This record gives sequence, structure tokens and C-alpha cells, in this order.
Amino acid sequence: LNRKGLGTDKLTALEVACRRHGLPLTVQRRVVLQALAGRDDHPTADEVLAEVRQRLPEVSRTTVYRVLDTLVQLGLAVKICSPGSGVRFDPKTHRHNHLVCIRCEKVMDFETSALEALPIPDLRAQAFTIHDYSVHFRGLCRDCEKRGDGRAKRARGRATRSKATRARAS
Amino acid sequence: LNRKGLGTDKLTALEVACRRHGLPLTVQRRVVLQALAGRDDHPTADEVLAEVRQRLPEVSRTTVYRVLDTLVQLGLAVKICSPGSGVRFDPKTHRHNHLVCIRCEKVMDFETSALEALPIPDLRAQAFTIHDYSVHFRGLCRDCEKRGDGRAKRARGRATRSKATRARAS
DNA sequence: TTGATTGCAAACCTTTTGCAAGTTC
DNA sequence: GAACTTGCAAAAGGTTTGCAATCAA
Repeated sequence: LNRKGLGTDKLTALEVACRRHGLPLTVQRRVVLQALAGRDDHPTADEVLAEVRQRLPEVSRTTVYRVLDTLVQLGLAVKICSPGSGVRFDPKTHRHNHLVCIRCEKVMDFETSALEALPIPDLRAQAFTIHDYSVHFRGLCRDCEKRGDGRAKRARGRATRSKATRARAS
Repeated sequence: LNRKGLGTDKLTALEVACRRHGLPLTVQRRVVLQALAGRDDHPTADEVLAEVRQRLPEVSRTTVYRVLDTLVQLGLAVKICSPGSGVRFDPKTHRHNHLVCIRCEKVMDFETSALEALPIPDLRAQAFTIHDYSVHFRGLCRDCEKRGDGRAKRARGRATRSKATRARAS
């Protein structure tokens, strides 16, 4: 939708971050960041790869993995992970919450001021220094709610993983 | 520590659940459940396998994966997952929160009454029916805090994954 | 006996690695 | 020109699957 706008903002941040860390600003880094920034559905590395290849058909899967990793290190993206859906990337780096569908494993963003002032426990004396937090709400998305009970999947039944269009080749 | 007690409670629950679902109560299911119930460190499937083999040296990795999956379906365990540490299993099925170390990726349980009454948004009119929630606190565990800055890992530096002792062989 | 589970071996998928060639500054 | 990245091919993990043998009820 407003990919251009998002992309531009993020691109500037990328330039700054690369300069600060003495890293070269490569074409691949730019395109991967833009592909990620244009989405709010927490794509997997392969989903990012597919999108990147629309603009840069020659990128290798390896590079996309490496660049995504770099973006996380630079603080321009965040890795998230929920059982069943594996590792995903989120271009939103500010504090926010997630809605996780226990049926289709989709992960959606969810922001609300009601959860911004959570009482953050002080555990420093004990064993942990808290930097930030995220509330994960588990439940059923609209599609899965419609589609059936969503209670217990049949024991030993396989979860229907939505493997996205996958771009094969190294 | 008090494995016996925990194991017994859980075993009863397993019997009930199997009967209700018409599933046979196999030795493997019993032992896997006990292995999992005796821990509070969210083991991976392979870590569970290692423990199960102490009592039942002949189990196959495949079976442990399948049984863990079944336990989740039966509501006797929960899958958790955080980037870097992959899929892990938690015998605690009641609502609780997690402390996630951003350095070593350890995941610890964290219970506090302060977070039991979180204002749960009603999103049913929109797109999501919330069943429950879990607060993930990200930060540094004591060990990692001591060990260094923990701020930015060097760009492109590899995270030190604590691959646990892994029992090879199928 | 019947239907489900187990173990095995092999397939699968995702992610990582070593190294030569190509880029960025 | 020096240092870093990229692409490739291959390895490494972790997880799943098909099938015959075995087990619980």
C-alpha cells in the first residue's frame, strides 16, 4: 500500500545504521529492507525472499537470510517466533503486542494504549533485568473461528501450515 | 527434584485424557510425559528424548516427537518458541508469563499476581477471539548480565546458541 | 481381533557454512 | 586497494512421513 513512504523512512535509517557500524550499504540490504518494511504480516525468510526476487530476481536465499540477520542486529527489524509458524520477521521495532491464532498460526500486530503501562516487575535483585515486553494473545482469528470449532484438533492431526508460496532454488 | 509427585499428578491426567479420546495409554506416552513434567526449563524435543532414554533406551526420536505432539493436542503440555532457541515444550498449561533472555535465549517461567488481571481487549467484533494471553518479558538473565554489555552484538556476529547435549541416532 | 502406535529409514525443509568472485567505500 | 558481501554448493540440523511390525484395549 504505502510502501514507498515506509520504505523511504526505513531506508534512511538503514543508511545511518550502516554508516555507524561501518557496513557497506549494498543493493541487497536496501531491497530486503524495503520488502520487509512494506508488510505487516510478519513474513518468513522465504516469504521475504519471494518478494525480494520480484525486484531482484538473482538474489540468493543465503543472502536474504544473512541480510535479515543483519537487519535484526542493526535494530531495524525484530525476529518473532511462535510454535507452528517458525521464525518470522517484523519491521516494527517499537513495543507492541501480538495476536496469535492457535489454529492457523497467523501472527498479527495489536497495539492498544491499555497495555502500554503494564506494571513491569523489578527482578534485578533476583535474576533478570527486563528491557521490554510484549503481550501475546492467543485465540482464533476470524477465518478460523468461522471455519469450525477450533477447540481440539484431532489428536495427532496435523496442523494446517500455511506454507507460503515458496521460491525454490538456493 | 519432586519428580515423583509431579509425575503422578500428570499421569492421572494422561490416563483420563487418553480414555476420553480413545487413545491407548502406551509406555512411551507415560515416560515422555514424566520426563517433561519433571522439568521446568522448557526442554526441546531432543532434550526430552535424552531424558526419556535414561529410562527407556530404545525409544526412537520419531516417537518422542509424536508423543510430544500428542501431549499438546491433549492439553497436557504447551509448545513455546522464541527466536534462537527454537521449539520447546512446557508442562505448565495454566496461564503464566515468560522471561526471555535476549542474549542466551533462555526462557524462564515467571508468575506474578500483578499480571493476572490484565485488561483483555474484546476484539470479537473485529477479527479475533482471545482465549488467553502470556506476557513475554525480554531482557538479560543474571549470567548474561554479568558476562558483558549485552547491548548490541557485533553486527553479523553469531548468537551463541546453547545447543544442549544432543542424543544422536534416529 | 482391531485399530492405533512404534521404530526405522529416508525424505523434507530451513538455516548455516566455506570459499571464490564481486562490491562498496 | 582493503574489507566486506554475495552467490554457490554442500552440510547441518530439526522435523515429518511411509510402511511393516508391535502393542493396548
